[in-house]
Amino acid sequence: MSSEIRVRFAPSPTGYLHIGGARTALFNWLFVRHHGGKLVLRIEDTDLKRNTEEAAAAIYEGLEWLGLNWDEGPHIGGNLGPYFQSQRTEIYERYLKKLQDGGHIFEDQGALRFRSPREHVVVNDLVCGKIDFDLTNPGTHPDMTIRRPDGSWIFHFVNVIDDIEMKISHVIRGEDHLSNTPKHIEIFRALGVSPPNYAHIPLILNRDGSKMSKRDAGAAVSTYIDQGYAPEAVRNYLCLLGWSPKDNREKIDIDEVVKLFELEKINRRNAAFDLDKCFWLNGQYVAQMSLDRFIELARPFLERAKIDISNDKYLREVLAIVKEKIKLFKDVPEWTSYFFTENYEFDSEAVQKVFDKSEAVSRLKALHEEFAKVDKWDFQTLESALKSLAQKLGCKTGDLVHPARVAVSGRSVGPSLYHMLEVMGKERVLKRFDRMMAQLGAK
RNA sequence: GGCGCGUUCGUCUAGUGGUUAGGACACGGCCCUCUCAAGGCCGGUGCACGGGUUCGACUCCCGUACGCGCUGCCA
Repeated sequence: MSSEIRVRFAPSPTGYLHIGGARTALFNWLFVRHHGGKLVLRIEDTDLKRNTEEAAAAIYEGLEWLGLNWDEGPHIGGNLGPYFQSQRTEIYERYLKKLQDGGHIFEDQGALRFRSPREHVVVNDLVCGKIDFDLTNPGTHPDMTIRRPDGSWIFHFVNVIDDIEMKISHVIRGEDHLSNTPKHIEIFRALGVSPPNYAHIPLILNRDGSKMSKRDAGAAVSTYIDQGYAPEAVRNYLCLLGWSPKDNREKIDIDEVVKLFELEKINRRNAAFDLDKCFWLNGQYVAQMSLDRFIELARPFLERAKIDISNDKYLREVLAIVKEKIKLFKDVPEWTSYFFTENYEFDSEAVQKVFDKSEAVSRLKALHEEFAKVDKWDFQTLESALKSLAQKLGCKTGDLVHPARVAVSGRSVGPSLYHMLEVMGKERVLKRFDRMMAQLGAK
């Protein structure tokens, strides 16, 4: 038997990728990238016969988004396929025959059961340590069913057979399988195969300690994709659930995690998913990522919002000044739309608040005259022009900034005014000032 | 009920017999400031409980409580 390290992520195609499943996949991925070896993706679709491909698509999408590439499985192929359990019936038949020949199987009302040897089974888990399970009492540990009367297979059996056939060396899975493990080991032994190494990782729960189900906020990886999280941030956050670099680092490069990752250092305690912290970490990533990466992640959201971003240079300039304000990429259109159209909306509350002061319009007018004289249209010049005008008028800087901001963007919040003005350009800015004044005068 | 796993701030964690129990998120206050953020500074909150072992326990052992998991012809 080869000593190659082979692990697998074996999700059931439920139509979405659970955050806990993603973390399991991540730990498998980290383990195999750390040691060198192969990650197999296997779809466990024994029970759900309907549209597996469609339901599995969400899993592929989630894994790919997180950058968790697999070495064998759907889309990739491999020598030990097929990688869908629904297509492996002959293999299961063959192993069933072996067990039957060995006298390990009996029939019960049409279903087939595996006869337990009734012994103690010691699981030597890489995370949880040595655990002794007493399976001698049939009352508490009944013989497990491995095939239903209709011929369909039960998880425990096919899972083991596939791990044998796919030469899996380490089974890294959720702790919910820990109590199943001695039963699995019984099948390995009945087949004369030595069981793989096991590592049961703690579960991810809600903040209140309850189990995370599909409907809970943040349970599905797709929500992070839709909301515009940076995949590297979510992946980083997931690394920190049950594992730690032990040096107080929170933001840590994935290459570094690969280098440091060891199963033995994983916690045994279930972790609560803290969406606030995930959000914060995402903010760290967004703030520190390159402008190119930022544009790459922002682009699909802008396109979806049908914002005209055909001018590449302008897009780049706009995103450069907005970048520091963005937490989630889904917010990019909201923060930038007025840069790209003269048809931007005016927040009536902002207009009312800012232009409530009778001097506001005249100040805007004075600022217009001042800016019209500016030749060197950059943020430094604009800032000093505005500030010296404020001094001349005897008002606060903000008394000029706020009207200008509303005029030029329609709202009271946004990036640094001077940078906005620089990016928009003199002509556009003065035109917007004009329109604002006209609008207010007409009313 | 039985079996298994777990228990350090609200949350994620560092800690492996002697620490003022450290960091991060969240929270409160202050500073900065053209808005919103960001950033900086300060602050409070924690070793589930009870027994041991030991000169000394967050750290080791036992028990209790609580949580989670398994106990399916779900995966």
